[in-house]
Amino acid sequence: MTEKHDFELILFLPYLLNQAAEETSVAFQRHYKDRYSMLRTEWRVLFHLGNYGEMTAREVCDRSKLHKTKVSRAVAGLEKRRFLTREKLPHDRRSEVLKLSRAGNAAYQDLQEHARSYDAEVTKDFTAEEVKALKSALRKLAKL
Amino acid sequence: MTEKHDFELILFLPYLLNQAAEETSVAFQRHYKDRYSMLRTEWRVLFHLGNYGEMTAREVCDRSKLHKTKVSRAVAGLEKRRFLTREKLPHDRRSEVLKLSRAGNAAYQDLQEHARSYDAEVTKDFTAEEVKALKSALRKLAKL
DNA sequence: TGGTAATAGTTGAAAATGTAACTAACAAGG
DNA sequence: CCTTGTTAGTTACATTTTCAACTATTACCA
Repeated sequence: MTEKHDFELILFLPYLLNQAAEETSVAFQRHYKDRYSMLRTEWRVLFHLGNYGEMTAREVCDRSKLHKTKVSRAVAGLEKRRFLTREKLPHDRRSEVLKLSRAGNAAYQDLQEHARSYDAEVTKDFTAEEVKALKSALRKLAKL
Repeated sequence: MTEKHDFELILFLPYLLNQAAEETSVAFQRHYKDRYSMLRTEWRVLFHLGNYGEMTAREVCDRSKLHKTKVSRAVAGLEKRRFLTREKLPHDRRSEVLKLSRAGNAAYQDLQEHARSYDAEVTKDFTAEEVKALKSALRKLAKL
């Protein structure tokens, strides 16, 4: 196994981002997967609704940058398990407002707390300034 | 749509990492997908072989942290399109060394250059120090 | 030796994703 | 009104991914 060093893979930003995302996401899966048997997309939709309040699927798409079919299926899944309800808008019956149910809110509160402490754990080896700089850079890269 | 601010989703590191990874990966897909009709996993395996030299599938798994079934299928795909060859090891006939073919090396050289310039483009709004700090933090998070 | 465990890699079925085509409702200009 | 275009959301189908079981080979050790 010879080392060539044309361009270190380990210096390629998209690669690094993917590896870091994967590494940090897998451990957190346990929280929403084991306890609520949610998928990643479902958890994301739930978090958006819990974090930003009720909104339509379209708004979830815009905010999360998830594709509408993914959102559609996640919403269907969350609805089936009674984590949210939908309600057609009277003035535009194409779209429906999504609201978390009591159970949905409970799950959100629980997961949100886990997210908070998990975030702290993941960043425990960094200084506050480093974390701030890192997140700021990521927001810029993610165009958020 | 009311704002609650329990814990801003946008401050959750795994979320930020995923968004940034997605945003920067999609644009790069064009290079390997359009020109060589490679999948993401195939491109990764190719890059590992090109970057670090020949190795077995097991080593690719270890380095890339990709699951062995993914690697197995990526290798099969790359082999079918003659980007690499395999050779059983004489002393352990379970494993085989993977080597890039001439075409595989050519593809790697081409993509590696694109990666280099794409990386520069993605980071163009950051200072050299910021990029260095960012990549260092990501390596730490990714446990690389 | 021989028997059990471990490892490299493959395969098949089920789940998830991506793409495109679809339905239903609204909008706007003639 | 009515035609054409747009938007919200769903569905169908093909492609990928995941998970578990499988084969083949090597390692360990009584």
